[in-house]
Amino acid sequence: MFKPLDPLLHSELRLAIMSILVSSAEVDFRYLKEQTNATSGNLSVQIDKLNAAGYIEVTKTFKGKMPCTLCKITQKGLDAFEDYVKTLQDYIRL
Amino acid sequence: MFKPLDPLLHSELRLAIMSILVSSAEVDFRYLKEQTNATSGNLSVQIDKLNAAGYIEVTKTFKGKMPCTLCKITQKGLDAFEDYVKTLQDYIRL
DNA sequence: TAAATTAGTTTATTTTATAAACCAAATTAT
DNA sequence: ATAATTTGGTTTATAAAATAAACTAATTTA
Repeated sequence: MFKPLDPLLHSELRLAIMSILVSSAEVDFRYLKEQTNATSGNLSVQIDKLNAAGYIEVTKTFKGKMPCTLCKITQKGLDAFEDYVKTLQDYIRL
Repeated sequence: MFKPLDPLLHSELRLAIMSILVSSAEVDFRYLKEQTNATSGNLSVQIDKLNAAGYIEVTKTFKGKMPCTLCKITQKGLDAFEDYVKTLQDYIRL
């Protein structure tokens, strides 16, 4: 009945990050911070976890002289997100 | 964009419990344990939290000679669940 | 050139979930 | 009859997670 929910995605901030990434080609740290209202520390940690899991790809570049961390969802991340949503349906169907 | 998710509901086991309760008049501890595959300890703790929040009502009775803990969703719990689902939609809409 | 801002990372703290240990009564087996 | 097991839990301890606080390094602004 209730399949387990991917713990990597069942987290408010990581889910918000992934939600943004599924519908954007590539976004930077700053943008994610704005959109999620997360603290830099929290965002940094959660990005690392998603990256370590292979759900996103992180590229460190420079935008002018300022460092710029770019995030992009991977196919694995996309699949995981879709699975998570499907699984979640069983929990929230009224 | 991303409203906060009620932390009381954004928990795998508590969400499963609530999911069962929204579509049942009243269920007992045993049934919840079966359906969720949770350990007794975890279930007990999470039921307490939902009860403390006023999301469910817990009645301790006896079924024959054996103790029987009945759980029933409250109006407050129902509202919270619906709100949670609405909020979640913004996170998972592909 | 001193202060403040940007773009983060690292570490510490708090919170949460989960598991392990326990308890009392009931049932089953010897 | 009584010892072992099961049922239906609770309480306490541990593991994991989220979050916040502190810090770094470079940059821009006053």
